[in-house]
Amino acid sequence: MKWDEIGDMRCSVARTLSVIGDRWTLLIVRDAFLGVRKFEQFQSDLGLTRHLLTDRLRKLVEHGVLDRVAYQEKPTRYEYRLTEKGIDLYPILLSIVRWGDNWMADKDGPPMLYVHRGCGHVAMPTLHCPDCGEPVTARDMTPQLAQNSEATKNF
Amino acid sequence: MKWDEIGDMRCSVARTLSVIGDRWTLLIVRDAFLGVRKFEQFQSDLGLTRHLLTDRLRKLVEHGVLDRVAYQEKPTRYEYRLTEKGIDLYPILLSIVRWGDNWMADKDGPPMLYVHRGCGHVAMPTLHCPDCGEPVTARDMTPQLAQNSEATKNF
DNA sequence: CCTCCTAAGTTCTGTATTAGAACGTACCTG
DNA sequence: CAGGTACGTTCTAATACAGAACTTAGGAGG
Repeated sequence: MKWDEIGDMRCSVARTLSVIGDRWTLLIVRDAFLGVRKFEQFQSDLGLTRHLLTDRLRKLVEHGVLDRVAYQEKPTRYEYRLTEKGIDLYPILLSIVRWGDNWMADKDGPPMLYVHRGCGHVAMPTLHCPDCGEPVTARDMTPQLAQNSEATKNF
Repeated sequence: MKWDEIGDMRCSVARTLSVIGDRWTLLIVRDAFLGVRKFEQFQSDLGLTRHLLTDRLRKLVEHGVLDRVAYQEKPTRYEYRLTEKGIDLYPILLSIVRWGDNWMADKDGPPMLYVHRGCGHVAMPTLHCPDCGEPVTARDMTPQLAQNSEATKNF
């Protein structure tokens, strides 16, 4: 199976990965959340090739994760901003940060802390059941086929 | 910058992506959560080349995400099981599912539902602040440099 | 004891993707 | 008009991937 076919699988993991599942895309999105908007900023911060950055930004715009908006005329220059669809990637990014903090940190500990503006605490958000509010792990959840699914290769 | 150097960045996103950030790895992990353990099962389910599967499984074992355990002798055959480190990838996977369900679903809706065994509800877990219990989005969180960080390229 | 079968890889060949560096374009500043 | 800035595009060589065939070590049936 080729990579550009995985988005056709009936699986929300595969479909999401068809948008953000390559080497650089999530790092570009991370930078976008940190306020990076311009081509040169992405390029110098991430150190990926300009060709690849052009391609990845184009695909993110095509998928509706970023908006390409002109911020000046003569010459027309564009910057890239997260859309609502892009902003909704935050839980993925934060889950990735949490795992990296837990399992990949060096002796200096995590590089960034996160403050919940609502209550003022420094805390890393975790998954909770929206109904009962309890925190959940893999062992608390049972996947089950939706009505319209017949195969077992979904997620 | 080459791909195999991104794990050296002082950034939990980059470090996590150095483990799970390629095309196939998260799909392998997804299958592992659904109970797939054997080489042939992964291969026929995902349709990736055997060479690549060999390589990805080896890397996941090296990173401590999967365990390679013999399940029979003569001939010795191995299967792959999630470790605790691997099981802790669940929030990432579920956040990816949630985004895919929200933004990439077709007319039939999401392929899988998730039951919280604690309360019995069908519900997709979301990020909450562990201190106050409130659900959080990107707009509720402020990132801030940890004490030991000096650059602004972390996350 | 020969053939087919299973499971878990390994090898081979051609194609696709990526890295690194140079180049292009449209404008602005001194 | 030389140099600088922002946003790309083009080029070549190296690396990774897809698809298919082959290997190894045994088991089952005839």
